[in-house]
Amino acid sequence: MVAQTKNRNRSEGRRQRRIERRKREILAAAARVFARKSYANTTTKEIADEADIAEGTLYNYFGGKREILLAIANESEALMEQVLLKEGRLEDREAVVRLFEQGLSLFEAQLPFVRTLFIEAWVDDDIMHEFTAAQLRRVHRRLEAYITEHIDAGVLRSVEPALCARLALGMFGALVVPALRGIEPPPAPEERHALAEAVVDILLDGIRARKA
Amino acid sequence: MVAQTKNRNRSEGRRQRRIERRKREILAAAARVFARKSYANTTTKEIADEADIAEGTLYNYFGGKREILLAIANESEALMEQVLLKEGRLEDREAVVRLFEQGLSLFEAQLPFVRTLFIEAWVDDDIMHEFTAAQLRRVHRRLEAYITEHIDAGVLRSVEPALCARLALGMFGALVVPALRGIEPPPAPEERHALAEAVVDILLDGIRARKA
Amino acid sequence: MVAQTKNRNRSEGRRQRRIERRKREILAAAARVFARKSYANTTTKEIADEADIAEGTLYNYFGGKREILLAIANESEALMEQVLLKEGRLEDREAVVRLFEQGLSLFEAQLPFVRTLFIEAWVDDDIMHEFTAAQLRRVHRRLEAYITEHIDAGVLRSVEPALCARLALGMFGALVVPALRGIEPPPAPEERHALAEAVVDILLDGIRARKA
Amino acid sequence: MVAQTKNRNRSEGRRQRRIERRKREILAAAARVFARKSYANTTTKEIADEADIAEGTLYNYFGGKREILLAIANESEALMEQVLLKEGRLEDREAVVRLFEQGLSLFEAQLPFVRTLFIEAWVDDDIMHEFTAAQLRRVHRRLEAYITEHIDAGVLRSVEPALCARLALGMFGALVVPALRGIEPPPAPEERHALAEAVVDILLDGIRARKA
DNA sequence: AATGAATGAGATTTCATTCAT
DNA sequence: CATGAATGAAATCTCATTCAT
Repeated sequence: MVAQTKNRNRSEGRRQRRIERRKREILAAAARVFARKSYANTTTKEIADEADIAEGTLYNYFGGKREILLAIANESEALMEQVLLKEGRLEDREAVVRLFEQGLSLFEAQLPFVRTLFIEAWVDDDIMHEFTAAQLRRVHRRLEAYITEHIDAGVLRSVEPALCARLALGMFGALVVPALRGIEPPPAPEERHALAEAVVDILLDGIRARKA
Repeated sequence: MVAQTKNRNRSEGRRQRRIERRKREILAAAARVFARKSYANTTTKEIADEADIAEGTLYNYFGGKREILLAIANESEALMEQVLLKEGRLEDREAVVRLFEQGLSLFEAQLPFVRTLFIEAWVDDDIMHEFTAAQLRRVHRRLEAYITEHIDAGVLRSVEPALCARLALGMFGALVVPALRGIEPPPAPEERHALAEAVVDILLDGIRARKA
Repeated sequence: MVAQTKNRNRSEGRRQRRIERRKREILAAAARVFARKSYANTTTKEIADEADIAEGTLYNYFGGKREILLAIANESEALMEQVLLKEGRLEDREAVVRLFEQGLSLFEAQLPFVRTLFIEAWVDDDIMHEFTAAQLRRVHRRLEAYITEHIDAGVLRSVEPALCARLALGMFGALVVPALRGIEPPPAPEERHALAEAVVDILLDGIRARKA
Repeated sequence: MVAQTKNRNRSEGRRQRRIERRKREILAAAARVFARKSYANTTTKEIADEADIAEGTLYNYFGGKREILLAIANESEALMEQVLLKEGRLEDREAVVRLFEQGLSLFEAQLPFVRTLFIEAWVDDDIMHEFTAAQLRRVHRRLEAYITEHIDAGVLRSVEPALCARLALGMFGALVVPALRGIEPPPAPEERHALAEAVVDILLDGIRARKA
């Protein structure tokens, strides 16, 4: 009996892992297609073809097309989570640079997922409010906190922190949007650090020449 | 005979104008719906209802749903055109501020058109390449020219002009995206100038405090 | 203006009537197919073919397959209503005979509708509770009232009125079920009166008090 | 060799019995689900779950969903058979009462089987003609014979035997249909005898000849 | 021109059956 | 034998477009 139970548990575990693996395969395939054609313009047939399974098989793993989209959104959220956790509170300039850099690297690594999330956020209120907006707010809040603290410390001049945080996000957006849209390759890994440095430089110091 | 021809011409002109007017009504109605629900999620019935005409009537003015979208894209392009023509080459800081300001005012005045254009640009390659990207490139080129000139003149420090132009666009985007997405009202007219000033300030001088 | 409004009203009325007529055609067609094959075994394609229209056209008139079924149920209910209204309270033996007879004639005239209703009542709880059961209860109540009154008057012997009413319904069922099921033609019009008489005879003589 | 054959036979018998037992379990499970949801609205998954086996296992015991239904019909037929055999020819009033009573008890004992058979008989011509109609005809014939004989003997007045038999079946139906439909519990065992007596009383007194 | 009913291609989803493990 | 994932045929429903009035 003990042995049987063990076997059962073991094979049950294997089964769970197989199902999880398959779900991830389908999600990745769906994200690739959604990233190319958007959710609304993608058929379940196309998802199935990309995942190299029959159309009906999708429904053994997900309740429907929309559920696949939401699973992708959850996945993306989890990925962003990691970036934010890694950096914690923004202590100094280098931390801001690292946040930028890791953001860039996340976008490259998970392009289809992130791209799907952003495309749909334009159109789908659930995605926007439950996922994208929440993520953006979290980054925004950290940037704002950083700016406020450093104004108080006299390191930064007296600007509106909320506006600055928003502009910083806009600058980051400027770097990734063309890649998200698929009209430019994402910044190469070896460029990422220099890029992040340059952006933070401009944010902090502007582009005006200094008098000697 | 001459009189008849004149009459013919006159009524012919009236007819043309009536058709033009009607087309514009339909476009405006369609843009409102597309801005709310995106092209793919909008039915021709909804467009017809918003324009207060029958579904079939749409096809007397446009070849089909897609053609309506392309006409909206053309319209948006013409609107942006005006902004760019008004400002011409960017001579000095004030010109940049005015460009920002007029951009903000265009976005507010033509929200449904611009919003439609941006939503679809994420998904529709024709829209992206023929319209949105072209517009962005034109603004980008002017900003880049401005920066290059002022670096050469020693007014700006030696930064990468293309990157800066892109970041400037990103900052502008940061201001309008929430309104485009419909989660924030667009900046109020009386705020626009101060906002443009603040952004150009930060772009030029950064946010770091200066030593006395 | 007045003339236009009148025209509008007139053509609007025509339109409404055309829509009503078409809805009824579709309902009749659907009832015929449902009566043959049951709701669950009937495809929307089959309904459309029977009504000689395209599949999509169904959806211009009804929200979906289920809505068609419910419309049939409503229709049947209205038909039964008429029978019950015509007879009112059961005063005497002849009234009971007439109720039976009119019931038989309704079943023949509206066979597909009634048959659909009865078939689905076996399986569909909404149909059962909202329509069929309600109708049956109404007939049951009248029969019960009749029996109770006549027991009190000493004309019938002291039986359980609820049981008798139920048995009366069962006897009626015995007459129509084979026709409902489609394995026998419904009783011919000229037989109906004699049949009703015979059944009421058996029922009443069975429960009538005997002379000492 | 002989021993082996014997062993073979013995284990072969065990195997056969195991298969038979399993088949019956599956049939009972299927009948329960069919009785709740009807054949067409039941999935093979639901049958398998109710029988606590995997979906594929069904196909080791039955050729398919339809074959399960037909097996249930056969089973029901066999059950009715027993009732009819037990009573044999209807000799007297008590025999009729016993037939009613045993019918009621069969319906209660085998509700899912009988209910499935009756639901499907409305819709499925095979079931109707091969099973249900055949059973009903057999009961009908016995009742008719009983009536004819007793008319000839002067015990019953001169009614149409076929009609009376049909009405008797209808009265029986009135007692069991609500339970078959699942909207009333079946008559309690201790009520069954009184119920059968009451019904036969009403039936017989109705058609019994009067003393002059 | 304007109308809106009719159309049918195509999308999503369900589920009986098969088959590799 | 038992399992349950994979399959794909078939069902329901949507909607851009056409066309008779």
